[in-house]
Amino acid sequence: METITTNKLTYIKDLEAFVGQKVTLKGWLANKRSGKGIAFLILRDGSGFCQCVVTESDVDEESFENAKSLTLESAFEIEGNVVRDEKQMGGFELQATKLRTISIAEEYPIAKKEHGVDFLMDRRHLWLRSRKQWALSKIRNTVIFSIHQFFQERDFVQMDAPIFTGNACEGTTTLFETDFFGDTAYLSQSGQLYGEAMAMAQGLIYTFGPTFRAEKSKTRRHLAEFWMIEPEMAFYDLDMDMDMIEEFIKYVIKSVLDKNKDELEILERDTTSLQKVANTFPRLTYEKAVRIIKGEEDINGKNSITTLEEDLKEVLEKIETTNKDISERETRIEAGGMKKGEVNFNLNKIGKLKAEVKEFESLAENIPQWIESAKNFEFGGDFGGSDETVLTRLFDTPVMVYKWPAAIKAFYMKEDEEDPNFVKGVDLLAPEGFGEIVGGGERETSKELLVKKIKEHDLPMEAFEWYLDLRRFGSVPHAGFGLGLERLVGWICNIHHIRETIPFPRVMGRLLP
RNA sequence: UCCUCCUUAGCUCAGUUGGUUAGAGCGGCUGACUGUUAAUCAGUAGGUCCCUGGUUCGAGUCCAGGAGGGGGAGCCA
Repeated sequence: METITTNKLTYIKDLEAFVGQKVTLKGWLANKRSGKGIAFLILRDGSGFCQCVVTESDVDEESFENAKSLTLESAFEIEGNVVRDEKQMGGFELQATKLRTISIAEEYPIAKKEHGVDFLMDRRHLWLRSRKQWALSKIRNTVIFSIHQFFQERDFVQMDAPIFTGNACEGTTTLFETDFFGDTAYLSQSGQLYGEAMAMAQGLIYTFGPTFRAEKSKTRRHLAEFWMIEPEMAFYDLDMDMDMIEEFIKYVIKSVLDKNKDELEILERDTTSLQKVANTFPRLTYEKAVRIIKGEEDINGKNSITTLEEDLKEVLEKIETTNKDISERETRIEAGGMKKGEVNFNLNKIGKLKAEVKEFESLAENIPQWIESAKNFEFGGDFGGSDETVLTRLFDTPVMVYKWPAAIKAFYMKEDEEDPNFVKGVDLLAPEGFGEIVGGGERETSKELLVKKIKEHDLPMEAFEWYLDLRRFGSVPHAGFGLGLERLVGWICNIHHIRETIPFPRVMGRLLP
């Protein structure tokens, strides 16, 4: 097959520099519309999307035949002139002069239509090509890059914790078991303890690696395999740790706002809430947070319980108006006299509205339960998903909750000087119902206290001898935290299902693709 | 492990108190159309109603059991 000879490949993202010039693009057909003597091809090349116009009178016969025969996701190369067109996403269009087919795709399973999640997850390897998934991947990349940038600018050393570990280190969660030359090894649930060892060598370190949890969780915020970033800082206390968390989150969000305007637009992300991250994050003690959740204390003039009750009323109203809208459209279709296109439009709209009603209805069912659970929250317990929502609903920035009951936190958290029932841990809760994205705190420095807590938690002492060495040899105050990459990306992109934030999610029942 | 919802065409779904030959839109294919933005318009093909058993003159619809999936609880990033 004849190809277009070219010395240099141009990418869609760079088209601005080529306005008025002839370029060659290579990519895949994302969508096609055609009329007599004209075809509109939406080309995607990985760097972006671009409409290419192939007009019969402007190209050779073979090129036009090629354009007509392209199926969805066929690969081709196209030569043409770059023109500015404000109507296009990205602002440019290619007016083709030549088109050569690279490969013709079989019938593509992902249609220009809504699909169910299971169908899409079975075809995740193809779904990644779709516009939203493409935008998500670009933003995930920005997040990863700016995380490295943030720590590298501050002279942190990236060091890696092992993935195979010999003990179920924190003893709290279910881990994946695997055979390690005859010994039982577990897949790491956290690089935390190793991070501390590395911080005692380098001062400031961070790990960036995969983490595994074997809990049989089937919720939209859990993965069995996810990526975690865990900085650890020698000579840092809890306050310095919280300062670092806040500065870090602000930095990453700003990078995305600066670099990914188009991608956020594709995702229809309202960025005003992201911009509010520039404000100071409230820092609440666990005790105060509990009072707020239970509605015993107002915050910013808002009460948790009455706010939820208002939310419920609003949701019920939305259900009513949406249902009314649906029946009005149905009546108009039944009345007849409507053009077919208009009927289709209304049928599709009705489908969407019905899905919305279902969402609202499950909310309407959940909110009363949230209210009950918030009212009856028992001091000393951990926050459930709904409690986090109830609390963060009252703020428009992420919220830090610190000074947690010792009983519900890991053994290595530093005991509070004022009250040994509490530890100097901190959680960062993202707004808009995204929940906990960071967990961290100051670490216990006293060897004696650690020994006591390891016993209390019923953990095997011999597995922690090396860890206790860190207290035997030059113990210093230190702190750190763990950030869940996928949860952060989910919040930034306003994607409520975490499985879309990682290329190939591993959740219960999903090993392929 | 528990609670809850779902399974009908390639996809998204409708299918009334159980009743003849199971429907729509999208996608596919054929054709029309010179600027489309999920293009539009006409035509056309496409079904193991998740599986097993039961009730019934008759089951996509009712009952029992099973399988698969969604959402949530617990646990957490």
